[in-house]
Amino acid sequence: MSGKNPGMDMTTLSALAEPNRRDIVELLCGGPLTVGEIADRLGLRQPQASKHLKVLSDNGIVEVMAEANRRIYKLRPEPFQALDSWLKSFRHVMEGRIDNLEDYLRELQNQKKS
Amino acid sequence: MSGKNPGMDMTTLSALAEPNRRDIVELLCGGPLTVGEIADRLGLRQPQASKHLKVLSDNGIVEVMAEANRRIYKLRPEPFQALDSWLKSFRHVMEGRIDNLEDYLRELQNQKKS
DNA sequence: AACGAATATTCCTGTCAAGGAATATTTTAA
DNA sequence: TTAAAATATTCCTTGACAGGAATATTCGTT
Repeated sequence: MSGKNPGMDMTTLSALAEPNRRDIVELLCGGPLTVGEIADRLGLRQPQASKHLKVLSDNGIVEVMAEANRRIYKLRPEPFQALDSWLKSFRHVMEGRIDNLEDYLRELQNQKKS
Repeated sequence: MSGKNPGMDMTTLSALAEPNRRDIVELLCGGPLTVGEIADRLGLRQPQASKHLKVLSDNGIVEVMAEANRRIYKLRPEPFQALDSWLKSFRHVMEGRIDNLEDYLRELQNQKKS
């Protein structure tokens, strides 16, 4: 159980941790957009938009499609599926599992006596 | 649809973006642990373990319980539920939705003529 | 009260990432 | 071929953050 989620690239979290990138991702949720539109709607300068999109692209979160002058970016499903799969590891925690806290306390007591 | 996920504190992602903190979280998945054990099992120095745990605690990802000399940390379900809920916003993307790319291209064409 | 174990905190330093501004690149149109 | 639009890239500066080392704090034990 060393690599619990082989398909889950953990850098996905880092990429999504940046607020502007999260905004971009949520915006792209509504469908593919060009760099210019993304920058406009989010109040970003074009270079920063490009930079953030590059990070997202490097992480496989978005993909590009060249259309003449423009670059159309859109979301890729895989990272979100992987993230969802990773989250499932915590499902038993989320379900309010009765944790074995008392067992653990007993453990601590035993250690003390050794 | 301004605040898409009111319960979702987005700083959760930042907290989980750090590798050691992710390790801590996955370790705590197996049940509550003291600082010392966390540090031991992950090969961290105690101060760094404490610091990371503080970040996780500030973000509501873990909670502490004082037991004599030790502090027992354990996961809190809420952030994971919120994260899961946020991910659901992307479910249609994750399902490999047929995006309206052609519609968008048509839009771009129309703009060009105006 | 004093000591030791477990944990938290502080200070310092280096690294890295994000924004700003300018510029390079690519493509279309004239 | 030149100009203009759309996008990418570079350089620079600054702020945030993680680790290291030392120290403070808290609690039980004797």
